[in-house]
Amino acid sequence: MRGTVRASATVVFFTVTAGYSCRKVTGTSTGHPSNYFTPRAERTLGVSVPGRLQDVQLTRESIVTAAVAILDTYGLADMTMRRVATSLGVAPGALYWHIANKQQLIAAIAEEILTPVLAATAPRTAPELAGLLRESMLSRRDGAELVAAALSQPESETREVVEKQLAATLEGDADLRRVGAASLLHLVLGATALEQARAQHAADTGVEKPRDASGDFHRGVELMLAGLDTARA
Amino acid sequence: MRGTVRASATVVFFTVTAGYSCRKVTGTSTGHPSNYFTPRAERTLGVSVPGRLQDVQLTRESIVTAAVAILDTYGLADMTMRRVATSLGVAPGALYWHIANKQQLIAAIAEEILTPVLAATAPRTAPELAGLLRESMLSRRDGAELVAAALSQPESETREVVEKQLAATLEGDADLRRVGAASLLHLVLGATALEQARAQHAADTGVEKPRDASGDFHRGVELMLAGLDTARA
DNA sequence: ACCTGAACACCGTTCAAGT
DNA sequence: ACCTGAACACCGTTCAAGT
Repeated sequence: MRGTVRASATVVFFTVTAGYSCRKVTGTSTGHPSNYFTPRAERTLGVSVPGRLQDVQLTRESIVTAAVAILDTYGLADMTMRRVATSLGVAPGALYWHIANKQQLIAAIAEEILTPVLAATAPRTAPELAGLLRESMLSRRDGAELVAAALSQPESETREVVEKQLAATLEGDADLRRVGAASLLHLVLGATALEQARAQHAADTGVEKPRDASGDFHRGVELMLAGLDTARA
Repeated sequence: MRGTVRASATVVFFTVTAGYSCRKVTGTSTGHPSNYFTPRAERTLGVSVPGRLQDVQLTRESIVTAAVAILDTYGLADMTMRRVATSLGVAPGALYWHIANKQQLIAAIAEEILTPVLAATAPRTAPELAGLLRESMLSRRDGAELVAAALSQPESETREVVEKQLAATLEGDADLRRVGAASLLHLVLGATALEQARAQHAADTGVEKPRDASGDFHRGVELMLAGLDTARA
């Protein structure tokens, strides 16, 4: 079979309805009706399935990239280890050679989402940093929920870095900056999570009036900052 | 079979290890080794299984009560529809006669958790109300995560009530009170969720230094309130 | 009206065995 | 070293059929 079979891909369309329930509609493009390849055969033969990486060595990085693609396309509920594996053309168990578990994958994705914030070029004022945090999360489907889940993991390195960045934008003694940074992070996480849930619900149902969340967000941040100012005086 | 069989319960112990993996160790208490009753038979016969409600009509209320019990004992990850059904001695499908889906169950539990806050006797100052919100969530295992998930549902009535209560404790014009209440809620939700995750991780691993989260929490709330004060001036 | 039985379409994770 | 196949122990939800 090796090297002789030539491509005739079976394309699978996913139609996500709501939450967990999702129906699969399988359609065969052309030719031989049932033409199966094992994941490994697909990769080594280079059978072209859209959105599937070929021939590349499975790495932690490629897993994260594939997971982010699924996140954006289908949402967090459908970002399953099995789906990620399928999109990479490997068996589910293969992922576990590169990452310990799903929690770790979520942590890695959160880091990916927050790279603009974690970069050296991140802004140096609190409102700008808070805004960038929010925008990074909003830039991906269910980004706020995912980042909140990741930073809730008590050993989250990313949370520590973000809090340190926030603290660096503040004035006052170390203790006040620490409490201020934590409070700002909590505010940003909570506000953005609720905002994104509302926005996605509005996009799904159609009939909603999406009040300007950006304005309210920045006003909330400014209130916190004003409080910090009075605490310093 | 009805009314003639007499009790000899098969007790099932659940040993939760971590996250999803949980092993069941089944032990027969006495007598006939394999003595099965259908859930309905167990209820009508009154076979005594610890923690299982007997003979009571299945209602939305009894479902919520059972779910809260499982939440406290095993945590949110193990609070499954199937587990709730089993604890009530009914088939999983029976729950769906009384509640539409799991999201609605979570919303109902959040309401239950927040009753002290939603009651008429709820405190009338912002710091007290924020403190009560936090304590209500901390009073149940994974309470903050569950309430955050419930209040993130865009149609959450409970969130509206809570925001209204918070707004009523504030001074200034309606718009400022609205933004202030939302910001306070976001802060409380974010802060308590991270605090509880840390606390439970510390309880699980043992070797952790749990800094005084209560103090930091109230300082964060006070910062927000101070900002609100300056915005009014 | 209320519930069971059984199914449908999935999950995360593990691990002996292959290459 | 890296991956497959197959299993283990589950999920949420639906729905014809029973009482």
